[in-house]
Formats: sequence, structure tokens, C-alpha cells
Amino acid sequence: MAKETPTEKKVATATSTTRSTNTTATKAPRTTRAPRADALRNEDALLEAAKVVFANIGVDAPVREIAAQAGVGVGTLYRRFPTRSDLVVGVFKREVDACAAEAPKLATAHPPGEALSRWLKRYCQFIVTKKGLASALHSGDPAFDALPAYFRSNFEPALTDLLAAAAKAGEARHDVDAYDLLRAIGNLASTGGKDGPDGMEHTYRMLDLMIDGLRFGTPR
Amino acid sequence: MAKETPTEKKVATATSTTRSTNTTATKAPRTTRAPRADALRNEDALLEAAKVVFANIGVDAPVREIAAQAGVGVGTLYRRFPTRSDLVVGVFKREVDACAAEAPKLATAHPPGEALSRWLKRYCQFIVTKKGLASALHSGDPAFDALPAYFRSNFEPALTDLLAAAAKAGEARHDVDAYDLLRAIGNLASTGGKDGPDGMEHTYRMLDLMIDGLRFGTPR
DNA sequence: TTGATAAACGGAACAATGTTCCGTATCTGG
DNA sequence: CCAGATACGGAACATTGTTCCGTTTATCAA
Repeated sequence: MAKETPTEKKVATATSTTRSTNTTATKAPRTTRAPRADALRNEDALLEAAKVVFANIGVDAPVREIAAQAGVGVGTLYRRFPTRSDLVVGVFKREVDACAAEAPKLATAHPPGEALSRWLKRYCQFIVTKKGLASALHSGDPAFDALPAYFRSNFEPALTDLLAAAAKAGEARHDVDAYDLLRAIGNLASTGGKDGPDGMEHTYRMLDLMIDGLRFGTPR
Repeated sequence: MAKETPTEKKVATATSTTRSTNTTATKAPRTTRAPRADALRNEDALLEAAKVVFANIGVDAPVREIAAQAGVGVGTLYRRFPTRSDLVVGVFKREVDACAAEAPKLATAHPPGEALSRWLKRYCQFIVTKKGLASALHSGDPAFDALPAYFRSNFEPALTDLLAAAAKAGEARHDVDAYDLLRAIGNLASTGGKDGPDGMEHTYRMLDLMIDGLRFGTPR
């Protein structure tokens, strides 16, 4: 097993919430057993490691590198992700999930307008960070075919809710389509990314401009 | 080890490669010798083989395949093209050369309007055939950085001449820019290529439309 | 607690590919 | 025709993605 787990603290990350999703009521199903704890831990470690390695080396980073970073053998990696592409897909989805999941959190922690602008900034970071992955999407590999739909089906509702709340509170106009905005900001952020002359500053300034535009004509 | 890469010797379509034409006729260029005949032959065979293999298998075809098709060993291939990318570049340039070189030939063999339309059709074939290579150009490999300029610097003058002659003969309008036309037809041909429902027919119909447009308003 | 066993693990081994090396064969100039 | 520069072929090496399988371990019931 993964003897190489000196840093066991990771376990404390309360991954428990996502457990017990299936068939808890039935008794002693010989055919199905609860997933092993180390397997779950490793799947998480692999996705996390892949995210880091992709960011450092690029999406073309060797699989061995990722396995090493995760403290796991390649065999383990391949049981979970039968293909390199599957790993890329996994990382992409996980990042989409994480970004989309912040929308409701921000909505409860801040007033609607503030929540909206904070999330849009977060979304910008997602776009810039995942530029490498995004280019992989257009590489012709059919494994990535489903990702655009996944992207939209997660982000559009999240932003729609934020927009509606902001509009209702009089902090944004009503006539803005969430998907239009996602695309516009996506284009904005994907050109002139973090490697620009002044980091992400330029992108953020443009984003602020757009956010002000959202407020324009709003009753005060 | 083989480091320096003299690589291209210009367009090289000229037949004779005698060294004596260089500068003054002083004796004893001890340092340079005429290239061996087999070397020249193999370079040609490699480019030709690569063209075929790229067309059949794709630009990602194994190098060994190309060497085999050319009837040479990989060592020979790598002496001429130190990198896989160099081979791709070589094929691309050679195809550009071949296509551009037909312009003057057509100009002498046909009346200006006919020459123009024939060459545009030929250009269409180039675009469709090289779709695979074109996508490789946008792969981030710096070896391909010079190709767009090469493309333009060969095609634009060729087409400019054809256009001017046709306009002078009253067989085309005067207000059409060669580069604009190259781009327009390039876009036309790159979508819906030869794999479409009716082969290249659709593309050719659109091309004819455009050629008619070139004639429109021309004095007769 | 303990033991049987399904599940998971690690990493060696395999296959495909780009690239390098070098002993041998061939061409060229004199 | 000879000597030496030049080029050749393909085995060998390096880097990946992927598979296999003997070993280890978490789980569960007794």
C-alpha cells in the first residue's frame, strides 16, 4: 500500500461528506462492498497532484510525474484513470466543480452585488489557470467532447442565480444573459493571461469595467 | 556532433547548385565541396515520402514510416531533418513552392483570366490537402513560427501578378487585394473539405462564384 | 481480536516513438 | 584508380503511455 504517507493530515479534509451515496439501506450485499478508504484517498491525491503538475509542467506532463507527486504508483493511477485523457478530464471537472461551488457560498456570505463581482473574479482565475487544459480540449481527442457541455451546465446556473439575486437587489441590470457573460469574460481573460506585463491586473481592470457596466442604469 | 543546420538552401527549385557562381572566381574553395548526388536524391525522396505518409496517416505519422517509404534509414532522415518538425516544415515549404511556381507557368500557357481561375483552383487544392499541416502550425512548436510569413511571401506576389495581368486584360476588376483574396479562399476551402458529402464540388462552386465576382463590372 | 478475502497497491515490463551513435559503404576529385 | 570526405543504415538509447501480476492491506464477520 502507500507506505509513503507521512503526511496523513490530508485525511482530515472532511471528505466524508461525499460518502455513503449508494445503497445504505440494504443489508449485507455480498456483491457490493464499501469502497476502501485508501482508494478514495488516492483518487483525491491523484487529482490534486495532477492539478499541481499540470500547472507547473503543462498538460503534457508525464504520467509518472503525477503518480510520484501523489505518492502513488502508476498502477494505482491507471486503475482510477484508465487513460491519460481521463485524468485531464477529471482535473478539469473538479476545477469546474470547485469554481461553481463557490457561487452559493459567496451568495450567502456577501450582499448580492458583492457576491457577483467576487465570483466573476474567481471565474477569471479559473479561465486563466486552465488555459493549458482548454487548449487540450481542442486537440481532437474524443475524450474531451463532453467537457464544454459540462462547463456550461455547471457555470450557467451558478451565474444565473448570482445575476438574478443582484438584479433583484437593484445591484445589476436585468437584461444580461449568464451564458453571454461567461463567454465574454472567458474571451477577456483568455487573451493576455497571467504572463502579461502586469500579471492579471489588466484582466481585472477589464473585468471591473464590465461589472460597472452591469450596474449601469440600475436604480439606487 | 551534428549541430549546425545549414538546412534550406533557399527555394532550391533552381536546378544547378554549382558553387562556382559565388562571388569572384577565385580558386580553391577547399572548404566546400559539391553535395553528393545520393544525398540530394535522398532529400528529395524524403520530402516526397513525407508528403505521402502525412496524407495517408496524418502529420503524427511515425518517422520510421517516412524513412521506410523513402527507402532510407532513419539516420539519413535525421541528418537532413534534425527534428521531426523540420521535416514537417520542409514538406510545407515544398508544397508552397510547388503551388506558387505554377502561377507563372499558367500565366504563359493561358489567357490572363483563365490563368487566374486555374491557379485559384490549384490554391484551393493546396489548402484542402494541407489542412492537417495547417493545424500543426498552431500547435505552439516554435519551429513553425516562420511558416505563415513564408506562405504569404510566396503566394501574395504570385497572385498579385495574376490579378494584375487579368485586370489589365479586362478580365478582372482592379480593386481586389491579393492577400484578401488568399485569405477569403483559404477560409472557404478549409471548411467543408474533401471529406464533405460531395467531395470538393461544393468548394469549387463557391470558388466559381468568387471568380465571377472578380469579373463583375469588367468592361467587355 | 483475528483470519479470510476481495480490493487495491507498486513498479517492473512492454510497446511505440523521437533521437543519437558509429561502423560501414559510397561518392567525388585528382 | 585511390584516398578521404561524405553519407548511409539501423541498432541502441531515452522518454512516454499502458498493462500485468505478485504482494499488501482494508474490511467484515465470527
